[in-house]
Amino acid sequence: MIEIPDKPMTIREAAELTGLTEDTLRYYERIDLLPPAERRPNGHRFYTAEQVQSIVFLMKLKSIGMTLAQMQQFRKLSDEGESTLSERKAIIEACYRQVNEEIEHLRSVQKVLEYKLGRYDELLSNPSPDDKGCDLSTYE
Amino acid sequence: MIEIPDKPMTIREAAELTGLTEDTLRYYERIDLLPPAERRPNGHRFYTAEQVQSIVFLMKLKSIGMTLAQMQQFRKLSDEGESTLSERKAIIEACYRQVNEEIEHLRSVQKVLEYKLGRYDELLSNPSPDDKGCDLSTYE
DNA sequence: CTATTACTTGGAGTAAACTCCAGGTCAAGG
DNA sequence: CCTTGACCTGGAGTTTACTCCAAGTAATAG
Repeated sequence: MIEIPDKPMTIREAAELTGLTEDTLRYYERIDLLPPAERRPNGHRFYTAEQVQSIVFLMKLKSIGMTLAQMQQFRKLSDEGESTLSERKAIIEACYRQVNEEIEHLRSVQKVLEYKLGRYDELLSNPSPDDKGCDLSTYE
Repeated sequence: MIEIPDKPMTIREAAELTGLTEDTLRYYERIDLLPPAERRPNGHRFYTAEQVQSIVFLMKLKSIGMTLAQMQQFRKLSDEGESTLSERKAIIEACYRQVNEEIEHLRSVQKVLEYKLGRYDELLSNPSPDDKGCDLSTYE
């Protein structure tokens, strides 16, 4: 877990905490994925701890395969407040199920990889003049 | 598991079996991800069961996050034969570990989603005039 | 003989998500 | 007063992975 200081942060600090670049933060604001950041008198953006946390959460959604457009949609629903609660809940539930499916998929591919590693070991311990059917064969 | 007929197939059949489009199969050949397909006397491509299986396997690698460039590299090593066996094994081992990490990551995000779903239920059963801090707050 | 269908090619266009840059502003340090 | 550094804007360019298209060929059906 990353410590998020409880004070207004510069875009540089927000970038470091979220793992994004400053350019990406500005880009996200431009495409309306993030709400317009507040500004200091000199025009520079600043970000509160809450805003940084909300970006961190959105990046978690991104990391499980949500597109920027979907995140945008979700964020807009949050902006609309309470009335969209059940809609947002449905979205997160769908995410949850999709992640389950993805985990199952990854495990199934891992089995194929295990089989392949076994084949490699066979071929390495008992070299054959022709290893066709090893690399590119499937498992099931 | 998909049945792959044991006979030369048209590009249309290969596309159906691999879940790719004909355009994508030709594209993969163009960028040298796939070796040049054999041709019938009229110039049409045909694919053997082995070739289709090898494409299916490459698509499994793709589905766990491998890029076309990485798959290309891997395929070229297979073409070089036995001498690259341990190199290919190392690649598949690295894939395996990365998939493990990805599964762990997905599970960690699932925990965040579970927490969020709990928050939604709280707010739905006990409505508050202000749901700030729900949608966009993080978990950890 | 013509139409249809299944392919072929090379090249251009698209979508998503950045990424980079030129030129400008502003506050602080020497 | 000048420079430096951090930020600003709008716009253009990049990468990845397709996706589509126009024009052409080849075998088959009517």
